[in-house]
Amino acid sequence: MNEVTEKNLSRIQREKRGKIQKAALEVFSEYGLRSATLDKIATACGLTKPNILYYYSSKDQIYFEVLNGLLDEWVAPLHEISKEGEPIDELLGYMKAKLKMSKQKPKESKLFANEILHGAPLMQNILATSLRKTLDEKVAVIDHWVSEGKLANVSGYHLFFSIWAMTQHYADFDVQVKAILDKNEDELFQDAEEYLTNLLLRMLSLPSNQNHSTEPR
Amino acid sequence: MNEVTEKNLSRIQREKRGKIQKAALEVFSEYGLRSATLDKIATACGLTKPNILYYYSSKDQIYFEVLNGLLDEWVAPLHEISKEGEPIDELLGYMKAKLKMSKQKPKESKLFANEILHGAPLMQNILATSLRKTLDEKVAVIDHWVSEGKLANVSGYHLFFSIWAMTQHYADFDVQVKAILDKNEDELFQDAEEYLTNLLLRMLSLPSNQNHSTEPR
DNA sequence: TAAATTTTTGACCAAATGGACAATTTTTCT
DNA sequence: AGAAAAATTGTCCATTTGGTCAAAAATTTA
Repeated sequence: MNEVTEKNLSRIQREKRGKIQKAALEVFSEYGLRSATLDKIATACGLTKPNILYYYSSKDQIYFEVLNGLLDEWVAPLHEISKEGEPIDELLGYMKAKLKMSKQKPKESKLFANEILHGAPLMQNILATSLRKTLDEKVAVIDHWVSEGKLANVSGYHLFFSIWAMTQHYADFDVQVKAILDKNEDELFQDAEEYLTNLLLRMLSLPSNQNHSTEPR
Repeated sequence: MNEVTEKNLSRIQREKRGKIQKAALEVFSEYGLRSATLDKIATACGLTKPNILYYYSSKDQIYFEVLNGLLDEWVAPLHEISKEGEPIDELLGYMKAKLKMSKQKPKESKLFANEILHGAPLMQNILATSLRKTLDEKVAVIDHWVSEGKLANVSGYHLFFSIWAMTQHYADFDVQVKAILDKNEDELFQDAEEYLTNLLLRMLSLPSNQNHSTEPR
């Protein structure tokens, strides 16, 4: 019975914390840390303000938990890049994974964008250690590919910057994109993927070498 | 003497309003509209809070003025793209102008980024009319170049999105960039320009046509 | 079922903040 | 110089908001 009790309690806790985090993501991504209010989060998840503070000790802590809870998921696609794979396919796959996240998780994207835009007070440390380390490794892989003649000579760091920038643009600045293009979201992301695929192919292919495994146009 | 009087009064007004706007840009770009306080702006420009409200009727109005005051300057490089110029040079020039703005006006870049990131409540209208119209025209120019065989076949809209994204990335997400790269700003932007020049050259050049007027590597 | 524990909430508080305003100081005009 | 206009400021206020707390309600345990 102890198990069941614990389970029930845990379930309630997990349910409520989950609700709160989900609502917090909505509110924080729309307003940013400071402009978001506990009342907005409370309304969004159907709990009262003191009840939220029963589960989390402060607004800042909720923000921190949400951000941290998403971090691993956010960096995950980077780990998928395999030294053993075909270089251009690996990098195209990475771009597509990031673009997919922009389409399916725009709130998360905006949350991170806002955090970094304002100096990343909670993440600077992680950026300079964990992310940097991972990226260094992947850039080393790219350098290796370049030295092996499997990839055009590009700066790995700037390549990643540009992939991040271009894919996240469709989520973070969606208002601007949609103010300019009338397409629906499916069309938009379809076009973006085509465009970015073409861009990377041209950027990464060796001048005299077009043996990459993508469908012809 | 009336002229002189008017001039003096105007000068004071202009000086103070200038000071306020400059300070407001700093504070708003760092904190965003909501998190910025009049006290912070007051401290930043050495005036008292009521004195600021003597020149501007509200915090929102200061924000609006700053944003609007920068708009024309921000879109200006787009107008420089000339139908008569050499296509690739024109577009490389545009990229370089935008990158230069990221280097020299990161605060302005962040201000716009933050505004758009949060739904562009004050600019949506302008985006959907003025900016859209200008961009439509420039995309028409690109389409024209493409149809004339002077440029590789690319989507003009997505080309502009990617130029915006990649150049502004170095300003808006500078914290992240600097957490990953140790280079000083001059080096960083020098490398970025090289990388982006190469990217655009590969992206825009026709397969069998490399007669663009850039120095060889 | 009754005690113990957990969860929920209404009422409240203190700090922060945008803004008002009358009084004072400074500048301009005649 | 003296009046008029413009600029500046100290003081004050109302609202918002993060957070507290004790009491009540619900749930679990024995």
